Parts: sequence; structure tokens; C-alpha cells
Amino acid sequence: MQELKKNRNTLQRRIVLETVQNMTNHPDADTVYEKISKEHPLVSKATVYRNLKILAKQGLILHIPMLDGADCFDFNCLPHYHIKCRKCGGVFDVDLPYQKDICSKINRKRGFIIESHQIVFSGVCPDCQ
Amino acid sequence: MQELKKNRNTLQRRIVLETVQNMTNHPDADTVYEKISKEHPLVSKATVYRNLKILAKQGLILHIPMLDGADCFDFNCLPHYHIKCRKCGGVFDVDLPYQKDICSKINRKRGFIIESHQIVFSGVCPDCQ
DNA sequence: AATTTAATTGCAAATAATTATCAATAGCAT
DNA sequence: ATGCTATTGATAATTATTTGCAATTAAATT
Repeated sequence: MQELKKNRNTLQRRIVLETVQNMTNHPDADTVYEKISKEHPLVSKATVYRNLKILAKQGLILHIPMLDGADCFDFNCLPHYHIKCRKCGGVFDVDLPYQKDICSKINRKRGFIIESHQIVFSGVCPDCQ
Repeated sequence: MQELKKNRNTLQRRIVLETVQNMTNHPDADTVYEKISKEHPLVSKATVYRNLKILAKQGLILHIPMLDGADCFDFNCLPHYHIKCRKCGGVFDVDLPYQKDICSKINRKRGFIIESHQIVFSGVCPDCQ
């Protein structure tokens, strides 16, 4: 059976969640840590990494594994796609509707159980042009 | 002006290219290195990494940055999508037609210059079910 | 409220994947 | 053959993240 472990509502976890929810620009773990450590130098980097992971598993934030470089996190938990600027490295939302049916197509064809998909675009943002 | 540098046809580069072309299962850089070092212990790991990058830039192999873990490489250079099994970690081709028009849609909307896109599915392969 | 318990923390060290450094080597054009 | 410079090997450095572990602390159980 699955060992279920219950989450605790620690000060550090609340700080991490609140910080991500106040950052609208898809920060990576280290950026979240930098932001936090200015106001709460007591919080360690490992704790930030651990809590980002836990919060993402709880569904309170969205974990976006990037195609290159550091993974980033998003306060917006609705599934959506992203574009990464190859010049500034910034990650932005893409207003392409979520392709709900794209998985089932392949599912039938190949015998895979498909659980999720990511689309990451690469290009240059307006500011960097 | 662009400094153009001419590639040399070294023994090591030939070995790396040939090895990737004989591996049909989307190996990552380290796996390519392991394979090579059995038959050619003289080739260093850095050289394998460097040549994989150069060969991908030359268009002789395809570089697939993965959403998690190590990037992998593909002898099949035609653009196509992949699925990664979350149990065995294997990467497989997906027979979804390449979405040529998906970029231009967003292009118009947002002012981005979109250069490429990746779709990576996640799930469980037939063998791991 | 006191006690038990197990999740969580901080710190440092470990890991994984890749890149940089740099002197030595070796393709290739002349 | 000579010279230029891309490339190599070995190792150190970097980047992003995870882990080990003793100490701490939130929450369940007396």
C-alpha cells in the first residue's frame, strides 16, 4: 500500500508559497531562494528546493521543467504552455489553448499511457528584438 | 561579420557520429560516451560532449533537450516529437505529425519571434505497464 | 497539557550533467 | 613540408539540485 505522509504547515513552507504567488515572472528555484533570503535569511536553500517540490505535488504551484537550464515555477496552476526567450532567458505564458485531445490520439496508436505533455516554444521576446 | 569556423574531420568526430547513427534508442551524452569508450578508450568524455554539440549544430544528428534529466540525441534529423517513460526513462518517437503552423499562430498574437518548439509527452511505455 | 511521532529543517557534502581551461596535438590549405 | 588553428585529453569548475543526518518542531495521541 501507499505510505501516505501528511504535510505540515511550517513557517518556511508558508513563506515559499507566498513568495511564488507574489512572483508573476516564472522564477526558478534559485530566484525564489534569493528573494526569500533577503527578508528571511534563516531559510536555507535546500528548504526552498524541497518546499517548491512539495507545493507542486500538492498542486498549489505549477512546476515547469524547462528544456534547458533551470526548472521554473508558476503561481498559475491551470495547465498552459510557455515560451522561453533565447536572449534574456525569460519565460512567458503562451495563449495557445491547452490541447486536451492531443494525448488520446497517440494513446490509441501506440499503447502508451500518456499522462501529460509540455509544449515549450523557443524564440525572441519583443523586448529583445 | 560572422566568424565562420571550418570543421575538421577528426577520427573522434567520425566515431561519435557513427556511434549515434548506430544507436536507435535516443541515447544521452553519457550513454554515447560509455558505448564509445568500450571500443575506443582513448576518446575522452569532453570530446564526446563537444562533438555531439557540433554534430547537432551541423545538422548531422538531432539534439533533444529533455524536460528532465540529461539531454538526448537522435540519428533521425527530421523534426518530430518524443515521449519519455516515467518508469524506465526511455525516450521514444511519437508519430504525431509535426505542427508546422503552431508557431505562426502565436507569432501574430504576441510579437514574439518564434523559432522552434518542442512537445514532450510523459507517461508509461507498453513494456512498463 | 504533557508526551509521543514523524515530518521538516539547516548545514554541508554529494551528485549529475555539462562546460571551461589550457597545453599539446593534428587536420588541412598553401 | 610549413604554418595556422580547430581539436583533443585531462582535469577543474560550474550549474542545478539532492541527500545525509542530527536537531527541531508541527500535529497526533495520550
